[in-house]
Amino acid sequence: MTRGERTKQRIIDGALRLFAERGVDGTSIRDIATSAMITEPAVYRHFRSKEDLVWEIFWTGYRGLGEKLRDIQPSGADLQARLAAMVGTICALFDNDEPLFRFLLLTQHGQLGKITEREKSPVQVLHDQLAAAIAAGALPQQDAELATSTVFGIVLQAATFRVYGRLDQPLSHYAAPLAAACWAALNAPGAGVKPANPKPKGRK
Amino acid sequence: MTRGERTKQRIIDGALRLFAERGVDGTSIRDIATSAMITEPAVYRHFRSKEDLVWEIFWTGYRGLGEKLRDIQPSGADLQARLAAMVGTICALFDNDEPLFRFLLLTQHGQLGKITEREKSPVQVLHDQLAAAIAAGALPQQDAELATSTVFGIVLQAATFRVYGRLDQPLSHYAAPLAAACWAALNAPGAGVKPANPKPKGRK
Amino acid sequence: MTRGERTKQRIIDGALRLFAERGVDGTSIRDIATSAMITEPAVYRHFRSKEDLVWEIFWTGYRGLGEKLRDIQPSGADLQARLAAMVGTICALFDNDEPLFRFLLLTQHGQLGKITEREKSPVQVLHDQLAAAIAAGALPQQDAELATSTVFGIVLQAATFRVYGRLDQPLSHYAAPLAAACWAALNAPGAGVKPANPKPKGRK
Amino acid sequence: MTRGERTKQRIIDGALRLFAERGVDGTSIRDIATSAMITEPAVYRHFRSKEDLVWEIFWTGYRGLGEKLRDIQPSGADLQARLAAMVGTICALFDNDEPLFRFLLLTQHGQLGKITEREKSPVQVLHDQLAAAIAAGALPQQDAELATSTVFGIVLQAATFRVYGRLDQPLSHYAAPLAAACWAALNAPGAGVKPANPKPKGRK
DNA sequence: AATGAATGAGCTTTCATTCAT
DNA sequence: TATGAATGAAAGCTCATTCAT
Repeated sequence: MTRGERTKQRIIDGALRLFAERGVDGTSIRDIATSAMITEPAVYRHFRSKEDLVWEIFWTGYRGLGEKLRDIQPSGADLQARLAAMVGTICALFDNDEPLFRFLLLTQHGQLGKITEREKSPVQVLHDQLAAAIAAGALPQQDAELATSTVFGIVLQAATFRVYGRLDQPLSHYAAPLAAACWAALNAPGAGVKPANPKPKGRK
Repeated sequence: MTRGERTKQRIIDGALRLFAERGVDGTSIRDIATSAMITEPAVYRHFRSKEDLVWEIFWTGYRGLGEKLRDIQPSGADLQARLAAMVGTICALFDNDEPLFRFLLLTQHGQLGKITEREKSPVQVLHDQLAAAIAAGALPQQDAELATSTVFGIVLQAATFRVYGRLDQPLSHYAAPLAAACWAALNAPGAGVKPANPKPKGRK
Repeated sequence: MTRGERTKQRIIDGALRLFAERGVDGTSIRDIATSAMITEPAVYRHFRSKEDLVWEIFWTGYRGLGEKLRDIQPSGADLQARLAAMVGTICALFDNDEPLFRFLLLTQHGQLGKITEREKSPVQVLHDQLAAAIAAGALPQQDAELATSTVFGIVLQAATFRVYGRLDQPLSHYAAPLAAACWAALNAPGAGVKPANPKPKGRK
Repeated sequence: MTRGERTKQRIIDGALRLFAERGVDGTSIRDIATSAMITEPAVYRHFRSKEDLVWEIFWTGYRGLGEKLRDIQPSGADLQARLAAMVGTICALFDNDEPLFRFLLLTQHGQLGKITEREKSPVQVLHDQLAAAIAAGALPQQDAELATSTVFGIVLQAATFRVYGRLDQPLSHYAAPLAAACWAALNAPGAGVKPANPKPKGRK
């Protein structure tokens, strides 16, 4: 690892911590530079602009999580087990790198709208697996988007509760009941949506 | 409604719209003043500071939602029905006032940490009802905080998907399946958490 | 004159003086603010941006000079006399407001390219008069642009020499010989250009 | 030509082009380095500072033009012919190297004030010849400085018009009429200035 | 001879806020 | 009640320049 690479890593680590604490807008380049023990202009040696910095950190981590999820039990295995593994992976990310987790998954910043390689996002990875399971009859007929939303919601909200102190254990501690809740929700009777428009949602 | 009150309402409406579009930090007092068709100092006639303005808008809406949830079937009625009504209420808020919803429930700003009258928050209202149901045996033994998190997560993530275009119907369209998913998750076998520390979570 | 107008005038005066001394790029908003005895942001109450400030000062003065030149002997009078009056007017501007003169006519900044109402520029005003005189036979056949250039060059270069100390009298002191030189140059035998391309220059 | 010399030449060429486009202040060392396909610090291998670079480029070119003018018909020959040759030389410089010409003669930067070997400057070369001619009676009595100014003004303003698109031929195309205008202006009746102060200009 | 990394100073501009009117 | 004018602080970013390699 060269000196430059080490500096860049310090910038990223510091930025993530600050983003978690104060949000992206509340964090100045000066703050980031100080946290990396360099001066402001030195940040610009490694990132073209603040926007670039935010995007690069976001996309690297977001895509990385997507890949991690995709690599879980490359299909074949039992769906419920795979789902539990995914929930466990997400919980572990929270416990191992809370700033990164908060930045990627909890904070609303404009990054989601910038994604072009949609298929690499964790959301899409989960969606594709659920859609396949629904099509294969491994899950009841339902809107795959809504199913994806439910799984993510259950896990992410637990993380949020953890951040705000409503849950006090490491998130992994709750992984099993969270996975159970997800599985139950996906298999709930009445989970199907009545399509409201001619182009039915569930079979698009 | 006096002139001053009308002006104040214009400020609030404009602020909410801008907060939803650009976030709180991304919205300047000048933006808000312009959207209310007044000058900057005039905003300070109605709010002591930007922080005050944000807090007042937040707390009014947040507490309001809490009250609305509390007023649903003042207990007694069947829990599943009450839960469905709550989900419906939240979905309706999204459909009727998306900017307010996004500001109250989706955007991470520092307001949650400022709440002192915790019992008026929607989260707490739901939590208390679920805790009571668990104590009464109407729901399986489980961590009430986790149960609360799950219900909120399921609904809020659907709203988020709606905002980002992954769901394309009004949120109310999904109210029934969302409620079904919540109910199933709350009754999932294996939803209980093994307490990790001597002071068990559920009875704190 | 309101307070705001007085402040704006102080900004303009200070800016012109500084532009003459250090050039536009060499003058910071801070310099301008200091010279007007206000703070930097106050400058932005009166001008949208530095670019705007430069353009507004430039165009006001440039167009003003154009109008002054146009108003000289609204035609009819003897051309030589009119030309002498114009030269005198330009010399007087230099003597009365050297910073403005230098900014408008000597410094190369990108403003000339921004002009849209070309007919109001001093150059165009002079050009139109000379073109008319050439067409009317009051001057020998020649390229009107070149004739305009010659007159301006003779006067502006004298101003430049004055600025650099090669001439030591007020410019008006040289007005008569400058006007004589202009007149002689316009009537020089051999002033006509042989057109180089099919579309002859002189009769366009 | 060594590698170092080639690099230096690339720096100079690139710098001149950029100075013509954006001015000296608007051109950064980084711009120059990029245009010469090297890094910023490499520029400092060849020039001590930006100021040095600007001055060296300026003075080399400026003195070079002065020498070229001096070498024209080392006196003796007919003045009108010599003047025409000078005008032709200046026009040719414009056509052959517009960036250099603009930098040396049209752009106002602070270099003129730094000249110490005044006698090598083109202006002084022309001045000395005209002063001699006036003293010898080859031209009517007049202020030699003003005469110099007039000749330069006629040529430089034509170049300026060319730059701004008011003239559309190569400058050499206009060399003959420009020389004719200069000659006429120098011989204009009434070109003499009445000295305003006890120490008359012409004999200082 | 040239580079990657860094710096101190300074840039234009925006912010939340205040005050006299 | 609202405005025009102003401010102190700080933002993102670029500059000329240096230094270890």
